[in-house]
Amino acid sequence: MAKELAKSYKPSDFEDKIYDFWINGNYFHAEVDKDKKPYTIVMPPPNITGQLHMGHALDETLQDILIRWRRMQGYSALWLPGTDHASIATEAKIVEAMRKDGVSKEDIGRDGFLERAWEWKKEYGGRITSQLKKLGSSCDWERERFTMDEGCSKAVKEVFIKLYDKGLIYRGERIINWCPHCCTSISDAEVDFTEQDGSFWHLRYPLTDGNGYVELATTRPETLLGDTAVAVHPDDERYKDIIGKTVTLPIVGREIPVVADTYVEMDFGTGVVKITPAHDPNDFEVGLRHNLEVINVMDDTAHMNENAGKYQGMDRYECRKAIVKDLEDGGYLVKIEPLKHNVGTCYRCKTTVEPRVSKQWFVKMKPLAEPAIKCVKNGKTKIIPERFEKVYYHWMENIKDWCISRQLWWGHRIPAWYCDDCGEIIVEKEAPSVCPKCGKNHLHQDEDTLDTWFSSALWPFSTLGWPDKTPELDYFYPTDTLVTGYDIIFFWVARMIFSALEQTGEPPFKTVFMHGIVRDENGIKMSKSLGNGIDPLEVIDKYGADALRFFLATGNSPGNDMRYSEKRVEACANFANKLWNASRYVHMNIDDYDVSCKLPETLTTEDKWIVSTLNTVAKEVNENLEKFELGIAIQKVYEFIWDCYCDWYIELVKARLNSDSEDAQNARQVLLYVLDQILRLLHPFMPYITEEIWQTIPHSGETVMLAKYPEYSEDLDFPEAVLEMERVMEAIRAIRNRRAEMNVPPSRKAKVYVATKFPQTFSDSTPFIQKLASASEVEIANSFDIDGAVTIVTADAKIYIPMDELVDKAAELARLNKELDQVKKRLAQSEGKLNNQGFVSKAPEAVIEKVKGQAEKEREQIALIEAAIKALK
RNA sequence: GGGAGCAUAGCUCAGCUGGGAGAGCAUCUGCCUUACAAGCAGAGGGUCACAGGUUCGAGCCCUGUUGUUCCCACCA
Repeated sequence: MAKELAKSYKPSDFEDKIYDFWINGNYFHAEVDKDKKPYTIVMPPPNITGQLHMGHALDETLQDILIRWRRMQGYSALWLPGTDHASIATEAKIVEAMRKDGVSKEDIGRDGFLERAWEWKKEYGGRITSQLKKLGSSCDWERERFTMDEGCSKAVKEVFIKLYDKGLIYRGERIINWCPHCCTSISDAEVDFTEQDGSFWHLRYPLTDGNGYVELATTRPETLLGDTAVAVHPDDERYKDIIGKTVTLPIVGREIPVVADTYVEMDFGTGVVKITPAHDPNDFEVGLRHNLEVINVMDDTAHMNENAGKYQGMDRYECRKAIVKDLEDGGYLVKIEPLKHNVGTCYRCKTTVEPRVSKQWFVKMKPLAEPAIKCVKNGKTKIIPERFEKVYYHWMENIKDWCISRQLWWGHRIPAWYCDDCGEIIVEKEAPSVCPKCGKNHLHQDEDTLDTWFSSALWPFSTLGWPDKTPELDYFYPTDTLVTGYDIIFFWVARMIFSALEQTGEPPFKTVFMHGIVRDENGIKMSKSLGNGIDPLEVIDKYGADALRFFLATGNSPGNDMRYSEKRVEACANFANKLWNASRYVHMNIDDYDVSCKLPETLTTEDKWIVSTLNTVAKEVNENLEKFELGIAIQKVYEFIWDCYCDWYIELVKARLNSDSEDAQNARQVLLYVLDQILRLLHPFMPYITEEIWQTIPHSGETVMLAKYPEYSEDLDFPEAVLEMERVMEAIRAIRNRRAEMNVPPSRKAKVYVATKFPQTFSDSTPFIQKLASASEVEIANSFDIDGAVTIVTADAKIYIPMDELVDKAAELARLNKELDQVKKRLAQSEGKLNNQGFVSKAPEAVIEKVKGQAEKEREQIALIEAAIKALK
C-alpha cells in the first residue's frame, strides 16, 4: 500500500516536490504522434523584464486547465512556452541600469550595448518562467523559445523580405508617433490617450494684404513655428474671399497661404485652423492635398531645432511659454481658454507623444487585413466571447499602415542595407558584400530594429519551426486555442492572424479564448504605480497554487474582468482541505484491506446513486470544457465533491464499514473508485493536491496527469437508484430541518415512523435515517394513526416523530397551514399552466410532462398535510 | 462622436441553446455526530436597474431610459 497522507493539508509541503516529480517524469513533453490527435496551445510569451503578476497567473491557469484536460483525454497536448524580448521595455531597463553605472548607450556603442543586453537577458530572462512553474504550468519546457532566438530571427527575416518583395513593406516619410523619452517611433496602437487639462490659445494671424486678420485657436502654440498654411472650409461664407490669399505668420514672418479644405469644421472654434504638416497627422494630410511645405521644428528629444529660430534648443514646453509671451507682446494673443483634451502618451513611459514626420518602415495593411477579416467571419477562427469579434472587425476595417521600425538597439535589426554611392536599398537575409546595382562596397545596414510585435506576430508558427517544414509544424499547426487577455487584441491577436494567413496560408489558431483582467479587491486595475498589485507568489505561499488556480478559474465568465478576493482564495483552500480530509477518511478505511479502484459487481442503491451522479457530472464537465465554460465546469466538480461525496456518500457509507462483510468490502471499493475519479476530474484545476493524494491510493500508471479523464458511460447510468436516493435524502433533510427548528440536539434520538408508498426504498435506507436523522428506530408502513407526534410531509412520505413534550399544537398547526398554503400556491401555478391552451399546445412535451408530475406531487402533498391537520385537531 | 460590457441576496459574483432564481463570504440557530471547527446540520435574506414589447412562458430575446465601467476615434 502506498504511503500515507499527512495529518493536515499543507500545500507548501508538497507542491514543489510534485512539480519536480512531473519534470523528472518528462510528462509535460509532447511528441509528434500520429496515433494521437494533436492539441496545441502556444503561450503568450511574457516579457523577459516581467515579474509574475495576477494577469499571468490567470492566463497560465486557464491554459494549463485546457492542456491538462486534453492530455488526460489522450491528445498529444503541446503547450509551448517562451518569452518575449520586449524591445522598448528591456532597452529602457538596461539603459536605466547603465545610467546608475554612469554609462550611456553612446559610450559603449551598439555592440557593447547588445552584449550587456544579452547578459541581462541571461540573468533575468528566466525569472518569469521559473515563477510560472510555481503555478503548476505543465508546459513543454524542452520546447521553450525566445522571440530573439535563432529560429525566431530566421522567421522574422524571412517574413520581412517576403513582404518587402511583395511590396507590402515599404520605407517612407510619414507622420508617426514619436516618444521623446524613449527616443523612438511607436505604432498607433502604442499610443494611449489620456485626458489632460490644457489651454486653448486664441491667436490672430494678420492678412498679408493688410485687410485685417484671421482668428484661430490652438492647443500647441509652439507648433506655430512649423505652420505652412491656414485652412478654412470651402463652403464657409465668412472666409470665402480670403481663400487663396496669404497671412503672415506672427513672430516668424513667413507668408503662408489660406487654403480651403473640408477637413475643417465650420462649427468648431472660429472655423480657421493653423496647418502644421510636420507635427499633426491631420495637418499632414491637408499638407499633402495642398502641396504644402513640411517644416519639422523639433529634434528627437522634443527640443526645438534649427528651424525654430531663436527658440532653438528649448524644450517644447519651455518654447510654448516663450512663444505665448512673445505672441502676447506682439498683440497676437486674443485670449486663453482652459480646455480639457485628450493627449496622446507613450504606453510605456507615459510621455506625451509628439507627432512627427519621419522616415520609417511600414507594413501596408489593407491587403493583409482583408483575409484576416474573412478568416474570422467564416468561422475558421472563433473568438470567445463572440462580442470581441466586433472589436476585431472594427480595428481591422479601419486599419492604417503599421509603422514597424524602432530607433532602438535591442531587437531584430532591419535586414536592409543602403548603398552610400548610388542610394540603392538592398533587403536580404545576409549582409551583401557589394551593391548589386553599382557594384561598389560602401554599404551600411539600417540602424533601426523592428517593433517587438513584429516577431510576436509570428509566434504560433515560428516556434514550431517555420519557415522550415518541420514535423512539428505539420503536426501541431495550426494551433488549437489561444488564451489571452482582451487588452492585446490589437497588439497581438490581430497581427498573428494576418501574419499567419499571409505566411502559412492558414489561421494561427482555431479558437481565441479571451479573458479579462484581474482587479484588486476594490475593483481597481492593479498597477505598479498604484502599488495595489497582489503578488501571486505570496498568495501561493500562503494558500497554495491549487487554491489560487481554483479561485482564478472559478466564478467568472469568459472575457469579463474579475476582482481578487482573499476570502475567496481562502474558500478555495478550504475546499482543498476538505478533499484532503475526505481522502484521509478513505485511507483509514482501506489501508487494512485488499482494494482496488475498480467498481464491485454488486452495487447498492446509494452506490449506484453516487456512481451515476458522478457519471453525469463527468459528462457535463466535459461538455462545459468543450465550450470553454471553465467556471461552470469547476462549480460542478466542487459541488459533486463537497455535497455529494463528502456530505452524503461518505456519511451514508459509514454505517456499512464496520465489518469484513462483502457489503463493507464493496463499499470500500466504491469509496475508492469514486475518489480516484474525483482526483482525475479535479486534476486540471488543482493539479498538485490531486497528484499528492492519487499517489497514496492504489493506482496503475505513474501519474494522475496521464490517467484517463472521466467521461460519460451508459453502463454507469442508474436513474432509478438516483430517484430512490432522492426520496430518502428528501426525507432525511426534512427531519433534520424540523429538528433544527425545534432545537432538538442530535444526541436526543427519537423513533421515526415513515408512512410511504415506497416501503422498500425506505426500509433499505433505515440505517441512513437512523444515522443521518438521529432516529433511534425506524418503522415503515402504508399509514399510521399516531397522536401528538411531530408531523413532517415530503412529496413521497409522511413522517411522524413522537416527541410529545416538544409538540406545541398551536405552532404545529400554524406551520402545517403555512406549508399547505405554499403547496396550494404552487399547485395553482402548475394547474394554471396545464389549463392554458397555449401552453399545452405549444410547450415541448418534456416540459408539459414535468409540470404534470409536479401537479400530481403537489396534490398528494396537500392531501397528506390536510390529513395531518385533521389529526391534530 | 462610434462601439461594447456591467446593473441578480448585506458583499463579491455565477446563471450554458427562454421552461419554477444559485454559490462563496457575511448574518442568525443548534452541534466537537468514530476525515475535516479550515468542519457538520439548519435558517433568514432577491419586484433579477427601470419602462415597454415578443412569447403559452423572459434574469435570459427585442426596443427605449437611467446609472456605471471600458474600448475605439482624436475637432485644430
